[in-house]
Amino acid sequence: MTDRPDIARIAALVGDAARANMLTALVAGQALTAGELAREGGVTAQTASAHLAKLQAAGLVTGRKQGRHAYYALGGADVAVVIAALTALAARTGHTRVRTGPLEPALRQARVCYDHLAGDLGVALLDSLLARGQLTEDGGRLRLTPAGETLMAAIGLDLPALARSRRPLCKSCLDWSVRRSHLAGSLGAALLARFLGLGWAQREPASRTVTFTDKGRTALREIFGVAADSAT
Amino acid sequence: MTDRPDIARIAALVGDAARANMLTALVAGQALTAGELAREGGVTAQTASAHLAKLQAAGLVTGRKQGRHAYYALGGADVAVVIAALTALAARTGHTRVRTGPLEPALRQARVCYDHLAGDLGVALLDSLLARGQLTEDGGRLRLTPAGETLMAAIGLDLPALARSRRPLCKSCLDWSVRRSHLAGSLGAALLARFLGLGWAQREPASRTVTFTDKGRTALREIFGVAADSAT
DNA sequence: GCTATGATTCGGTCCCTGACGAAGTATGGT
DNA sequence: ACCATACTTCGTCAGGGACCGAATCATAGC
Repeated sequence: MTDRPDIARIAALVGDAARANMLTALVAGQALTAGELAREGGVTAQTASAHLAKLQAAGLVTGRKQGRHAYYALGGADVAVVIAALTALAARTGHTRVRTGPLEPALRQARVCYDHLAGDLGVALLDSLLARGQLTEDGGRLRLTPAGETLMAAIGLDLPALARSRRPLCKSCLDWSVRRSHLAGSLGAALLARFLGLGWAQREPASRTVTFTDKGRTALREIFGVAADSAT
Repeated sequence: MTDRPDIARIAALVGDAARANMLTALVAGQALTAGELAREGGVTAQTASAHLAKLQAAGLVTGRKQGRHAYYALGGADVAVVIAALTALAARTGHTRVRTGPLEPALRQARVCYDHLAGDLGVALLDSLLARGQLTEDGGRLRLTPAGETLMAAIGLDLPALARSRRPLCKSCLDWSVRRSHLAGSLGAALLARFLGLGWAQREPASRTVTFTDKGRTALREIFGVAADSAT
């Protein structure tokens, strides 16, 4: 429906083993002849010729004829960028076995749910806020008590700014792993942002996992009364 | 020959139109349900399920089931890098009928890209950081200057904590609407989180649109020298 | 001219993969 | 307990693309 750049067409070109081998051989920058590229790709000269014609038509390689040789080179630096990015991704997914998320303990303990903290820690945090009377459940709706407001202000949250948001301040969000609620809403988002900003926690680059630092663990325990190291 | 990273296998996965559309839809960072992805890919639910199973097996996406919905998200930042590189290449080689037009103007101005700020504002922010010497481009790689470090510390970012992350601090990310770079990396993510935490901006609940408050606009103008209200 | 070598074109075969229909499974709502 | 919704699995079909054998074209050297 949308006229987006046709990345599938290009990716499909790279998605053939013979062509991919040719392209990786060309990343070095040196122009190679059709015969050499056929050897690199592990195919006969005829099929290599067909492959190179397609690559050239798509602009991935440039060809020039010199004598009875046909030299091919990469079509540009951006092609090399694509190959490099693919190589990096292949290396990561190839070496670290595919571990589907839901059972990974770190992910289960603390992760990002949209923009707030979820997982065992998120559930424990909401529990503690309720148990200490900093948050109350008011007819199925969460509300911050005066005690909770001072607590949030103490750790540097600008509550008036959050209250101005059209988004509800407190919301409970059901956790998919624990089947219990954790804190969402603008307050939940601000809390996670604050945790990250204070260096108490950091997001893992590849996943939604949130790992807490030692400083963060002690802070959670002392300020919120949440034990961050216990499993389950 | 098989000892090398198998880039062809991954590229072949991206090389299908339906899968490519799904992946580009996921680059925004928000997890989508299998049904939504089926619509994005222009295929029925069954085929989409098969596609998603393959993508998950390869580590390109991660899936989690919540209730009767199956949410899928991008498998990692490196996947987004591959898609971005392919998009840029497709744009250059002219294999595109790119229309930046029909985007919602608010979405075009500021939106979330993975976990950092994109759109016109994101591009303007990176431009300003570079122009003011707070960020330098060091051989294609972005680096924070001492002036930039004091600036970031001034608005409350914990740079040592960010530096401890395995994720690169500064990275440029190609904007798919504007076709220019904005700031990514852990610094880009921290900046967006800080903007949200300070009440300078807020995420729209349903989309990836980011709306800046009046306070945020003046702050952007005074601190970063970015005019937040001008269109282009 | 002739020949050897490299590159391309043509024709045909075969396998792989994506597509959907239909049925099965799981969850939520009433 | 019932039905609706969302997703997945199974079976099958059709299209596309990669592959090679053989022939053709182009160039360099004699």
